[in-house]
Amino acid sequence: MTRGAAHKGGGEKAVAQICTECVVRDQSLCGSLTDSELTTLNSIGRSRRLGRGETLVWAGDDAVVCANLLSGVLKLSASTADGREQIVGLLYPADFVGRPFAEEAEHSITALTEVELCVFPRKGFEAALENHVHLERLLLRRTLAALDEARARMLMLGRKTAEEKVASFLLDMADHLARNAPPCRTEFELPLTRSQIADVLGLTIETVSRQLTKLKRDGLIDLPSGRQVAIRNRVALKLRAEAA
Amino acid sequence: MTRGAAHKGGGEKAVAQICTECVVRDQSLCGSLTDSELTTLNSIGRSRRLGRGETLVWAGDDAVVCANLLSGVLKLSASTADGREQIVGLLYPADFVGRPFAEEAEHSITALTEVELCVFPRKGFEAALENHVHLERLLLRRTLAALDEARARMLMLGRKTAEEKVASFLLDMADHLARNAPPCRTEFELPLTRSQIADVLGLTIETVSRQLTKLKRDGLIDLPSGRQVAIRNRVALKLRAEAA
DNA sequence: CGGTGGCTTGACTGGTCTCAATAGATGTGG
DNA sequence: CCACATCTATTGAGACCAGTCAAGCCACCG
Repeated sequence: MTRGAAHKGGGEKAVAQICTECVVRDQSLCGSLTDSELTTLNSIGRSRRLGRGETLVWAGDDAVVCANLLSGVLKLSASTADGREQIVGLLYPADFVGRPFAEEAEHSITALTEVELCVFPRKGFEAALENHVHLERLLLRRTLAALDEARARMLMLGRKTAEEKVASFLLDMADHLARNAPPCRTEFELPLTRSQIADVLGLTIETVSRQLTKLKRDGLIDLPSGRQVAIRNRVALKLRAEAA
Repeated sequence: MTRGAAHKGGGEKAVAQICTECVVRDQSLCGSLTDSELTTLNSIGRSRRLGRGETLVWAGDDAVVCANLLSGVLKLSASTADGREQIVGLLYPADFVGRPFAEEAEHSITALTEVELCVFPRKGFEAALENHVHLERLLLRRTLAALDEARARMLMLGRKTAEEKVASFLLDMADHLARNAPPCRTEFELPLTRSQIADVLGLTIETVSRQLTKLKRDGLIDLPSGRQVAIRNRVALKLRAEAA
């Protein structure tokens, strides 16, 4: 590595030619870039790690960075003035992180697990967008998809019952985690605490807990230990998730 | 008008050079296009009207069109399998309508008032996006903004009480309608029925009605007649809307 | 007129929240 | 190893907010 060597305390290091060994390169924004485009990003990107619970951006702060998520799970959250929190999005490996063209961050971005990121200064990333049509095009596709997802979540928040919310949450989570795990895993470890699940679903921690034990009592899932979940009857679980 | 003349029953007509007299040209996507870009859109755009209650696109249908909204208000809605509905977005004049790059529509698009649109075939619009970087750039900005708004609405749906929901809805509505009306109007006509307001807020029609009469009883608003609303005490109303 | 659709209001139900106690899990230090 | 603190999760009892069901009002219209 020619310009390698970590030079900031916070676990940053030059990405350099590292893209070639990037785990999520094919699925991430970078996936279909030309060499010249990749070089641009390459030169401004830095790898960074966050521990569970660490926050990359606080809502209201200057939005300084964008990033690609390499591994781990991030939450995007908003809060009311009196402290009620709502998780407005979950980000998984290969997802794009951040909000180009906004001076101020609307949401906090926090690590739910150990996380690896490929971070770009926002201004630099915006410049790359301007200069590389292809990159902009890909980001537009992703943003449109994220918008669809956000709206699907609005239907869930506004119209689903607690049981439906918890059931669909489990199915969602299984899908996302299965993507990077051995195929067809129906057993996985939740990256969220009960309280965070509650913040995703617009419920309280107690209601989440009760719905989970109910699903377990009914034999649809198993809860071997705190964070472990095993889906026993996917079809029935889908039925309880209702909705489209 | 050289190629003017309506030629489809459904209220469509050639847009032709009409852009020059477009009411929302400055605020819409078209606002900062070059002449050449405008000409491209111009040649594929057609003006179209919808009556209150008419639906432009049904969820699940092929997504055939995109459009700019010239006047009126549209709702974007999603439904559960058993018919519960959630309005996931409201569109106002100058807003962009539709979902490029998706074969199938995720949401229904329905007119809440009389509506005028400048409609483009989706494929043609996508081609214009590919050929005109500038247009793509503007759409990206708008989509990012729409995503922020969707997420703000998630906080509302998941964490606000009925009173907070109704209060913030009224403030939102006042802002949007004031934009195109005489300055500082605190009195306006709701483009939505109670039942539609309920669908926006994730409530029932009865709860919306009760919250409205409560706000009236407390002197924060007035309800001269069904759809008319007058904000009497904006500050107090903002307090009830809580949240950030 | 009676019918229809939108809106309000009341009485009641019930799902979710609140408050509180208990049980596990994890880690620290003696 | 155990005692202890801390954090997370479960469970129960009761309260309350919002939903459900039902009746009635009003404006509009054939």
